[in-house]
Amino acid sequence: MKHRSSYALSVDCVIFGYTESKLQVALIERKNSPYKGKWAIPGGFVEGDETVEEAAFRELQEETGLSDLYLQQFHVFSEPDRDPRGRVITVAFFALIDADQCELVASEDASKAVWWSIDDIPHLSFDHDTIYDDALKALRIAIKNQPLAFELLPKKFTLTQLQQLYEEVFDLEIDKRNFRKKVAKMDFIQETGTMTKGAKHRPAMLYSFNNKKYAKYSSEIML
Amino acid sequence: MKHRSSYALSVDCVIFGYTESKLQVALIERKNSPYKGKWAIPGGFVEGDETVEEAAFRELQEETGLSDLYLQQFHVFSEPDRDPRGRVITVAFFALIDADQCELVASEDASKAVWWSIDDIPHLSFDHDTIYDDALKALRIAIKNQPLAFELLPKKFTLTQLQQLYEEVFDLEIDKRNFRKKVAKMDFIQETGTMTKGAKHRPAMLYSFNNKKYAKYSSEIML
DNA sequence: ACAAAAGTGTTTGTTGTACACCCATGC
DNA sequence: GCATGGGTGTACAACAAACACTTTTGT
Repeated sequence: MKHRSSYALSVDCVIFGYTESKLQVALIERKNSPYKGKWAIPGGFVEGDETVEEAAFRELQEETGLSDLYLQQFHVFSEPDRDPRGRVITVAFFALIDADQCELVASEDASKAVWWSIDDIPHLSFDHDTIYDDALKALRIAIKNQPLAFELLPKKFTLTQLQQLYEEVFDLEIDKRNFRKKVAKMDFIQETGTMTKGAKHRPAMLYSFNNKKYAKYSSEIML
Repeated sequence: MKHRSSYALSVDCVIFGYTESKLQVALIERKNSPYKGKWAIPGGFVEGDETVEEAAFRELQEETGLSDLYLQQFHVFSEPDRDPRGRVITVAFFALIDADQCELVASEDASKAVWWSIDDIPHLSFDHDTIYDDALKALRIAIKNQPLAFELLPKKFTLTQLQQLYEEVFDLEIDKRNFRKKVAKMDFIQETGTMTKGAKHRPAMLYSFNNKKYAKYSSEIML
């Protein structure tokens, strides 16, 4: 290949988790300079022959211990001065997980890794404020076009959990009865027959998302 | 900076143009190997300190002569074997222009550059078949969420042109009266007072898109 | 018995869909 | 006068929005 510019490539992952009826984001506290001791989005460099998706999965496994999570790239950030160490182009991803099923682990370059409520995100290192804002916009668009809400919930969930997730992501209030009427028409969201136990109120029916029925349904409406 | 993998970075632009009531894509015939004489999406390498957006604009200006066009990145393709010359990571963009206002120019590495109807795209070089498919999907999602149709039309356009554009992009048929009823409610699409001339049928009112009114309107519905 | 969340229908307004004819122009 | 696309309204169905009370459980 001819003489040609080449670049360091990184991936940054905005990890959205859902727990206690709150949408949260995984942030790390940086162990090393630059921005030592400051908050940042977890990420790392692409290495060797891996794709950007493989690099992002690798980072996510280090961070969360999980291998089964939803990951979607949404933007490339390539401002020449975005990293004080030199020219680094980053591919930003967002990931979705049920935060209750994972413990965050501070990986190599982090002294802490914690869940942070989206109402209350601190100022972040590098251009990560922008990356986070764009991630939330991308999540909102994606969740309208694909059945991604279920990636944030346990496999069995109550309708109230599902409703509160939508309210949280889109920052609005939804009428319970109207919401349930709508869900009832979606036959890819189905009763499991089991119910919640031990709450200090009436037990709730647990539902699950049926991907096969959804695939059939969505291919029908597209044609 | 430590020893670390670095990569050649390119941009590929799926340029959508609209002319004669048809959505088209600009393709080049490659002048050099690999894929010499085959069709491909125009693109080029990112150089020096430019952002990927700047690189894409540079390529588009070489290709179309235009500087005022809409450009949006939509995906990074990073399979290690996607380019037989070596490891090249590419950031894919789609661009929107009124094809009647530009003449395609075959740039450096192309022997031809032509508009090609989207009904009839040939097999493309590299992984460009995939890039093109994803571009069309990204265009459909984007055009539902932003007022991008107007980027493909002349500044003054008839409602029939606007309607046919939607029909073309989404591959469906729309009822003329219902479409016009809907447009009438959008006060950011406004009559210009001038009409088409010289057609061998009744003249049509020309409309224009008012970005200021749209901004006001869209900020209201978001809140 | 009280607190806390689960569950359930009806009415009203808004939006979408289906559908057919006359009009202005060029040739 | 004929071919071509421009322009218009109404009736019905589907969907969205507003709204309050009873049920089941734990303490």
